Amino acid sequence: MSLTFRQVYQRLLKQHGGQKWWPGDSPFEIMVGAILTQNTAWTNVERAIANLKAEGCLDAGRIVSLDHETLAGLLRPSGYFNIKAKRLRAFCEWFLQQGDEHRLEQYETEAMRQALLKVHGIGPETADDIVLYAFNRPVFVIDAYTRRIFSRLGLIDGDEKYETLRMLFQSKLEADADLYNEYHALIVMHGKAICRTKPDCDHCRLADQCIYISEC
DNA sequence: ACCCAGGGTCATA
DNA sequence: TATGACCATGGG
Repeated sequence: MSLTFRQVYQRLLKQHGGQKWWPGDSPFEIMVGAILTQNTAWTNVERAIANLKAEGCLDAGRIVSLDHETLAGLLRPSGYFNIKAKRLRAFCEWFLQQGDEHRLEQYETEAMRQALLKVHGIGPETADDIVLYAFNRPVFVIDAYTRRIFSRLGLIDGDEKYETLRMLFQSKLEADADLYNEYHALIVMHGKAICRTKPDCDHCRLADQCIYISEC
């Protein structure tokens, strides 16, 4: 008998404790972080955000006013800095066009997802990071760790389309933004703790973390 | 020296 | 639709 999606959550929570995501002091900082962390270690993102803060540029209007070289320079520690400068600018231009955050708050959840997905450089995971963590809407975020962990648990194949997996998770769990928030954060924490390959290596057997989540 | 990280876009078949 | 190349810094 395999684990239910809720049982996996309970085991992750017991093993790792509450993660209290997203790291960041404001919704806008969360949105910026969501873009900068694409395929990038969070520690590098923190440096780029610190650069923006130090220049007083953690602000859509300020970011748009910077020339490409300056913005890319501030983003440099987060990697892919030329691409991310363009993506962050495109996002900020969209953000400013929406009026203030109060106006964004009025989007229905699915309409907000679709609007974000039209912004150049924002794909499904980044959009859902923003919708869930900056706007507290019940959208389940799927990432590479989700695929790795749940395929090893035998609960998914792992190569399903993004939307297929999002719908699967949301059908197995009640629509609760706090639950989705904590669950995805735990998946990332667990994903970092297990091996990328060799799920049966000695270290992992001892740690009981690669295929199995430790017993309650 | 090598592998990879809290993805997404674009070109090609 | 479905692969593959590309982007780039910093830590293990």
